[in-house]
Amino acid sequence: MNIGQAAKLSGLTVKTVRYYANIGLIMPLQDNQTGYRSFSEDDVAKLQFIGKARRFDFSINECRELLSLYQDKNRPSSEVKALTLEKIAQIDSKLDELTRLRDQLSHLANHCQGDGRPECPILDALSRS
Amino acid sequence: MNIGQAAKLSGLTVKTVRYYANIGLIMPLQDNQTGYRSFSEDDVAKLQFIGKARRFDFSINECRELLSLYQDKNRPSSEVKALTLEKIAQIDSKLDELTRLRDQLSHLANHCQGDGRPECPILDALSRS
DNA sequence: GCTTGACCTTTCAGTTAGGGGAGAGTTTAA
DNA sequence: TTAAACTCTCCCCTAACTGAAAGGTCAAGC
Repeated sequence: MNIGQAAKLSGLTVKTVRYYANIGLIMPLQDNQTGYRSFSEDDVAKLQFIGKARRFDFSINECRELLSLYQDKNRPSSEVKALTLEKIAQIDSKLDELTRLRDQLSHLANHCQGDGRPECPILDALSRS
Repeated sequence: MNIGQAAKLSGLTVKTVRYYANIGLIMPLQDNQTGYRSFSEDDVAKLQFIGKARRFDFSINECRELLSLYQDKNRPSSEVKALTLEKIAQIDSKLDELTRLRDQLSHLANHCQGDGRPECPILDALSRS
């Protein structure tokens, strides 16, 4: 099938599919005459796999690793689990950071009158050395 | 003072300060002869202000807004508060998203043996249509 | 057989917020 | 005087695409 069909079936945009093909994440056949790419059912399955992994916040390179594990029928599940636990740790770290940020901003906003007067503890905090 | 001194006093890198000057976030004097930028105490104060706002996750454009409010001695604090509340809402939204992601990945990891065998519910979940 | 429109191709540029480094000019201290 | 340290501009690089431009391909309809 052509790229439009593959994109539709995988829920990705044509642009994204082309990008994945360009960086070698998938390798559809390509007609020498027309340049048209030709996608198999298997290519579509990989695209769907990548789409889900991306929604789970895995990077393109992590997707590449997961994809090679996905294709290796003898892979040890420990490798996949390790990647996943690492990703969870990354997310936890980001959650901590954002929570601290949120609390600080919230504290500042709570102390700002938010009226027509110029006094503003938020700007004060930003300008305090 | 020169850019190195301004960078040191503001806790930013020279590259970052130069970037901020290039995009007009700050406007140090510049010697026509040598091209050297000359920073005032006020420029340094602004750099420190921007540095803090960036650490609070405000984007460069949000910093630009905050900076113009910071310089406007008649600004209503309501404007600053609105920007801050909007930023808090953005962070909350990101927190929700990451928390959902974390829970889903955690659920998958909990059900994966993580041993030498190839069976892996994580990959199964990624490849299920 | 021709045209139209949908689809496909490559390539370039832009996005965020700078980082790295080259090559050249400037300043300062020994 | 010279060497080190500092500064300048310019260009490429990052992640993961998106948009636009300019052109080739294909199927349907007349």
